[in-house]
Amino acid sequence: MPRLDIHDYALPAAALAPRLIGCRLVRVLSDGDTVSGVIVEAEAYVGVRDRCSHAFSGRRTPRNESMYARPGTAYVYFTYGMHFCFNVVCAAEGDPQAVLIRALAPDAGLPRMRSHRGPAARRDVDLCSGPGKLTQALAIDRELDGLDLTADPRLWIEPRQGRPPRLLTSARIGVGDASPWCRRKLRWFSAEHPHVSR
DNA sequence: CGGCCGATCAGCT
DNA sequence: GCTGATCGGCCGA
Repeated sequence: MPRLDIHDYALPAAALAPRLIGCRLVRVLSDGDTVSGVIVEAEAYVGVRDRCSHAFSGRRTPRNESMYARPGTAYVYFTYGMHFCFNVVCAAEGDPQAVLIRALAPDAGLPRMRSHRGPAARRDVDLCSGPGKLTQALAIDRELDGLDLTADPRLWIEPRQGRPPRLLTSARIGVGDASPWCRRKLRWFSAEHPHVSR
């Protein structure tokens, strides 16, 4: 199965996010085992004007440096003292846009995901139904920050197979509501799989 | 250098 | 629905 390449990623975040729904995120673990899931929810962080983005107003630090890298770079950050979140960097190098992957429908390596997630994930639907849950299930942490999704053997995204899924949109989750930016509909999710927000 | 807070989650009410 | 866990990053003094 091919993987998405740099041309696929060289789109504005608000164009890429809906296209990623239905694609498959594949992770090869350090012992060679594979875990994967189909992307069912994603959010766009659309650049330096986006008040909700880590790169708002051109902010650039060691933490978010990957946002300024080539399209197809992974941006993984640590938050709330205990969780990692995985983003796909897009648009153009130097233009810090990214898509946050928020949920997956698990499709391979479910027992392994369960062992990573622990007893909290009782049902399969709970394994990857949130940005912090899916990084835990797929063992994605800061060590993978900055990797090249178009070439790295540990992590990549495969194109959608079959018809485009029916999509719904909403405001982004967890960004507060202080500015109009926070209310923009920059979250997309599969209508068949609306299982992330509580 | 101190203090605040976060692109979250789980467990309890 | 509410809240505690838990800690790195960031900003202001």
